[in-house]
Amino acid sequence: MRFTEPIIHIDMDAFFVECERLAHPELRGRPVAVGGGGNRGVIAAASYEARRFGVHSAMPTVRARRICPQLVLVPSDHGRYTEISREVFALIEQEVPVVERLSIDEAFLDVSGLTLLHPDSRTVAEHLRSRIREEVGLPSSCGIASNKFLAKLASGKAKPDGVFVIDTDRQLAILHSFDVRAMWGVGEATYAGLERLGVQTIGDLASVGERALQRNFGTSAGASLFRLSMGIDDRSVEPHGEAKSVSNEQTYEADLQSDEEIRSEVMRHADRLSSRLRHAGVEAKTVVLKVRFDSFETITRSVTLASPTAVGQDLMVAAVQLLERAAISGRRVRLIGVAGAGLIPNTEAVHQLATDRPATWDDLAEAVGAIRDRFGHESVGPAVVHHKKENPGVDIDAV
DNA sequence: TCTGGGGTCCTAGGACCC
DNA sequence: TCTGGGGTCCTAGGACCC
Repeated sequence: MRFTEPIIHIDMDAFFVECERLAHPELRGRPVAVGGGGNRGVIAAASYEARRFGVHSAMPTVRARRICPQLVLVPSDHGRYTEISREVFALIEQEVPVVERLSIDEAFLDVSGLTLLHPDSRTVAEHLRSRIREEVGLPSSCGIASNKFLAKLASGKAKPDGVFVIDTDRQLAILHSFDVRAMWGVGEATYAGLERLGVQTIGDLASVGERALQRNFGTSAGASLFRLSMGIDDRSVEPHGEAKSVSNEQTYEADLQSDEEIRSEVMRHADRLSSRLRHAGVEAKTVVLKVRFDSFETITRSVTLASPTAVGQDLMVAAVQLLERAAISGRRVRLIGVAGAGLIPNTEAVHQLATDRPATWDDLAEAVGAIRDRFGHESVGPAVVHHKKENPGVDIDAV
């Protein structure tokens, strides 16, 4: 037996807002938004009460306040949301073996292995939703379909606090009725192009045809748009690997102008990057400097180092050299960012595993424990991934 | 309405090597 | 002296997502 719709997309409703309501129940029922204040802040999440006024994420806070004067604005507490997210995912992973995290508050689930435990995917989704509500205290929604693309589309329809199933035998008709802007991957630029072709619904998109889409959006993107418009998506649900980059950036309340100030901000960001890299147990091979000017023009300059590092001094030297290379003297700067990319596991942590070469599960558990003690929990993942490549024989996931 | 901060993925040109 | 094609890495920018 096999579920006809084995993919679930689960998405927390107004996640940041609901996290705040856990700690502050008096916020329930009111128009609430989490986001940055000041004159350059934007909304990160809006409650459904606030959305009724037109408030939505990415909207400048100044504007949100204007269209909704009674809006309660709460500053973002990302650390807290990350903790709650861990609780939610721990619960999901107790129930479902194949989970692909998409972000702090959503995931794809492949429930095709659960046919002996549940009659259908809807039952799995309802079970998860009620556990999350009862044990964590948060509302969530689920979209269910035959593939990832359709499941994600369905969860948008399910919100808030609901389930929406796209039945496989009617999926093309349902899909073709959706607005093309609901498609994952269709943003502002693509939509502008589609509008020129007279495309409003996904049905319109399909009728444009593959050739014309490829002419307008490139061979690869065009082909992909067409396949999705036909409901075809064969991507599997893949549990994620390690992060590929870490970045720190900041938009300033007022533009920076002096070379001195800009340089010192670049160094501060490089230093913060260093601490985040070390905490994650990784080193960066590439350092990226990002500068946004008052015109909103954004440039990046990057350099690949001779050897990867997480040392603050090294990162600062590299970032300041990039700043000099960018030659931005005299321009007004609204944002500065420093990122590390090409991440590899901390060599010390890896060295420990590689030299220990644990042959049994007990040895391995001991080595992992030692790394956790020395480098913190986050170091274990990268080190284990590396070790896996070196020692394919050991079933490390069982530890 | 002037547009955050954290990410991922794609493209395209050039360097370099075989 | 001129010239091929493929593969990989690096850099810069851009689209997109939450």
